[in-house]
Order: sequence, then C-alpha cells, then structure tokens
Amino acid sequence: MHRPASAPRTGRPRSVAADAAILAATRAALVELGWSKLTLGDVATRAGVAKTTLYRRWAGKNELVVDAVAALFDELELPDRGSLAADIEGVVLQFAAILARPEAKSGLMAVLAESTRDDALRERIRASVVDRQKRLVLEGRTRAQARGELPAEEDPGSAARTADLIFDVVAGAVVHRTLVSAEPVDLEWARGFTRVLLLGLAGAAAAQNGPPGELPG
Amino acid sequence: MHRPASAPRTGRPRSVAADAAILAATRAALVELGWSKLTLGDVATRAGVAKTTLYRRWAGKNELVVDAVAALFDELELPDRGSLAADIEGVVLQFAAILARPEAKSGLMAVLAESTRDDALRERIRASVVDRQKRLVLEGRTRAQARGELPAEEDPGSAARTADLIFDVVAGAVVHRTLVSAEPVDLEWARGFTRVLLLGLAGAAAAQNGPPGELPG
DNA sequence: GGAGTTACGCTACGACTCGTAGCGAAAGCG
DNA sequence: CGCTTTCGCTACGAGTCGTAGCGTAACTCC
Repeated sequence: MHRPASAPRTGRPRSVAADAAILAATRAALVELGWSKLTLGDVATRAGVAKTTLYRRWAGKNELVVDAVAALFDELELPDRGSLAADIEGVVLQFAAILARPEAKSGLMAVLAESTRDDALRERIRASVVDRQKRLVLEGRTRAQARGELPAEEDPGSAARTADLIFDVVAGAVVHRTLVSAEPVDLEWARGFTRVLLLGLAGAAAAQNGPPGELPG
Repeated sequence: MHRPASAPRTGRPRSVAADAAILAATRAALVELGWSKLTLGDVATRAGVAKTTLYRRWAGKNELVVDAVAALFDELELPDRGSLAADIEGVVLQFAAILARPEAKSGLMAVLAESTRDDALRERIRASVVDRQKRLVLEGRTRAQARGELPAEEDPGSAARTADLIFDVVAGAVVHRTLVSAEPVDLEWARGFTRVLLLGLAGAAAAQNGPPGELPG
C-alpha cells in the first residue's frame, strides 16, 4: 500500500505487527470518537507505538483511515447462489453489513469528503476500496451471461457504461439507505431493490436488442 | 433554523445581514479549503464579523456547514416536463448540478459522516436537506398517477416503502456517480439511468397488480 | 563479528485552532 | 430615557499538529 516495490534490502525492517496494531487502533478510535475527534497521537497510544512511527508510514489522518477502513472490505466476495437475483441480493447484504459498522460509516464517508479536494487520496480510495466492489459487478455479469440470464454484450463501450451504471446504482442505493436514510438494509429491502434493478436491466436489454425505442432521444 | 419560535421581542435584534454573510463565507471557505481545513475563525474574518458572534448562533462547525450547504438546495424544484421520464431526468440533472459544486461535495459528505455519531446533526440534515429532495419523489409520483403513467397505490405501507426505495436509488446513484466514481452526470447518463429505473418500476408494478410472481420469496 | 543502514521510542518544540470569558459600545423597545 | 440583547474586540488555557533531535534496537552485507 504505502510501501511500493522499492523496499530497501538493508537496515532494520518495519514491524508488520505495528502496522496491524495501528490499523486496529484506528478502527477502534473511529468507533469511539468518530473521524473528526480522532487524533494521531491517540491512535499511537492505543497501538502502543510512538507518534513518530505513525508519521513515518502514513502522510496523515486521511491515508491512515483509508487503509484502516479498506481492510473491512477484504471479506467482500461473490459466492455463487445459483441465479443473478440471488447473487445481487447476496452482495447487497454483504456490502450493507460492512457499511453498518460504525467505523466504516464515519471513516469511509469522511475520507470520501476529503477526497473531493485531494486527487491522490481519491485514487487511493479507488484502488483499495472501490475497485474491489466494482469487480463484483463484473463477475456477476459474467456469471449471469454464462447462465444465459443476460445476453452477451456486443459493443464493449456500451457494456462498460452499463456496468458503471449498475455499480453506481447498487453501491449508491445501499450507501444512501444506510447513511442518509439511516434505515437498515434488511432482506426485505434487498429483495425489493434487486427486483426493481433486474426488471430495469431486463427491459433495457430487451429494448436495446429488440424492437423499438419508446424513449426517443 | 437555529432560532426557533421564541424570538425575544426586546433588545438589539440579530443582524440578518450577518447571517447571510456568514453562510456565504462558509461556502467560500469550503471551496478554498475543504471541510477539514475550514476554521471558524477564518469564516468569521471572511464574513466581517467577530468569532464570538459566530459561536452565539451556531453550536459548531457541523451545524454551520449544514445550514450553509442547505441553502444550495433551495433551488431544487420539479418543473412539469410532461412525462414521468422527463421529470425524473430533470430532477436528476438538477440534483447533479448542485452536487457538482465543490462546496456541496465536501461540505455535505463531511457532515453526513459526522452525523453517523450525532443524532441531532442527522435530524438537522434530514429536515433541511434530505426532506426537500424526498418531497420531489412524492410529487413526481402524484403527477405520474394523475397522468396515468403509474397505477394508484392501494396499500399505503407498500407505497411508502416504494417511495423510500426510489428515493434511495435516485439520490444514491447520483451521489455515488458524482462523488465516488467522480464522473459527470451528463444527459446521456441521466437518460440511461432513468430508463433502467422506469422499466424496473413498471415491471415491479405489473408483477404486483398483474399476474404471476416469477421471483418467489 | 564488525560496519553500515534503517526503524524505533522518547522528548521537546513552535505554530495553530479551539471554545469561552470579560469588557464597553451599539441598536432596538416601552 | 432605562432595559435588554447583540456586537466587536481582546485575551486566555487547553489541546493538537507535524517535525527535529537523540540514543538504541534490529537486520544485512562483507
């Protein structure tokens, strides 16, 4: 992450245990204090390391929180549940379960807010959090096409745009439901959402490959 | 907002001009500095008021930013464009135009992150920002029902859940597209999104009132 | 095993922001 | 004119920031 490929082959190596302790302490501090009241000095104390050690590895609070939160998304995967609808439901519920954690809510939203003014931070979030979610959309589509539930795409550009749209709709709806509406993403909601999404995609695909356009440009 | 109904009838009245100047200065500071580097002392200087005046009116940075950002959403409305699809497209583009402003991006997301640990703040955001958006969904549905584009709802509980779902999908997708994906919500995207949403809703409504359930519970 | 290199814990520091208190002056109301 | 509230201003202790300097610990290469 913050240590590219150019690791020096000499000298005392950085403690990997300290890395884990710092990230865990960051998540604990996020739960107790939230993002704005989290201080790096406090995190260092919780992790049992010196404050200077923390500054040697991360540029600031934002980068640290991104790495701490990104670890939460490691468990995201796409188990094969047999149908596209079931797969989407599963991903929605998994994603919602992660977002329901207080450290994910406050931490992720805060760094997203900061990323609007920091391109490097946005790229860091994209690489360590967003892309991992987006991959699930692409995998799900591939599986659905193999099952025959979705037609094979012809135009790659259009396929990419559709995947982007689906990603924004799924992730955006879950995030908005959890954070803004502050209502739980339970099984009932996930089913209703999945049904609307699938019917919309099926209709759009039919209108694309099939006959007329009732929605002219 | 921060001055309920119990305005004292005596004494020197609060300067309404100062209120406007403070909120404008807050937005300007959000653009230049972002949320994390915004200080109340700086805002006071920009607005030409004393720092103590600021603290007399707002409890802290969060409340101030909420009010400053909420003013951006005053222009949100639902012009009658003749069809449900055109209405949705219009609202999506309006909402996206507001969210594209840097002060809205950084300010709104930051206070949403803070609101996960502050119920009073969440309520303030709901009252001054979210409810105004949600009203557009309800108005749009009423209009569409009057046009005959949507069937009249029977079960009020189900109707409310559907409206909540639509709201989370629309607002969530636009926010996610703008903030996380960092791609523009242009006319092409709005059209594609609206088509998927409408087809999904039409399919769900048909499955509800009409024949069978191909998606069993 | 010694030399070289890097990471570590610790302390201390100036700069900055926070939120509040106290003061005298200003602006309304009866 | 008295009463009340707000205003601008100054000052303050408390807390955080990010960095520098130092001696020590850990690891690699010769």
